[in-house]
Amino acid sequence: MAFWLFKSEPFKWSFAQQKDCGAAGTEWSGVRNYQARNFMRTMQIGERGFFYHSNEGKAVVGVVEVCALAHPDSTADDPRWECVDIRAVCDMPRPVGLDTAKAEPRLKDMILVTNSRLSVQPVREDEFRVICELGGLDWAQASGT
DNA sequence: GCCAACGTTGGC
DNA sequence: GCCAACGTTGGC
Repeated sequence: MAFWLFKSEPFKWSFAQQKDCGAAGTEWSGVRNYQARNFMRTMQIGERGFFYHSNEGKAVVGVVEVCALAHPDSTADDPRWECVDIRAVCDMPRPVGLDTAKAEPRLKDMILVTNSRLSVQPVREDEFRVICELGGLDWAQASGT
């Protein structure tokens, strides 16, 4: 079971909007970066990820779950662009800001901290646990295990 | 609003 | 296949 992080600028697509889509979820469309696409191709149904607000907010605000495997992105002209579908699982009780993550020694290798440009990224389980701890989110609820 | 980091494109 | 030019992302 792998863990992920999905970035979005909240004024383009926020976690509140994601939650409004309910259990059906939505396409994580619009990714035009090969690295990010390749990560989405490896995602499995039921895998969990963080929802991160970039630019405004700069914080992990919730947990999402992959609910459809990678398929062609309906918003792309070019079929090489694919995406998964995700649905909201729960809020982060206390959003974990980028500044907090940067200040946490256990997160010094986290891609969020080391590469600000990658919009879909893998998160190690230990990093996922630390973020949940900082955000006051129960591990069982976050991981679904 | 600026700019650094990163990716992509296209000329050679 | 190299690299300069350009575009985009996202932190500050």
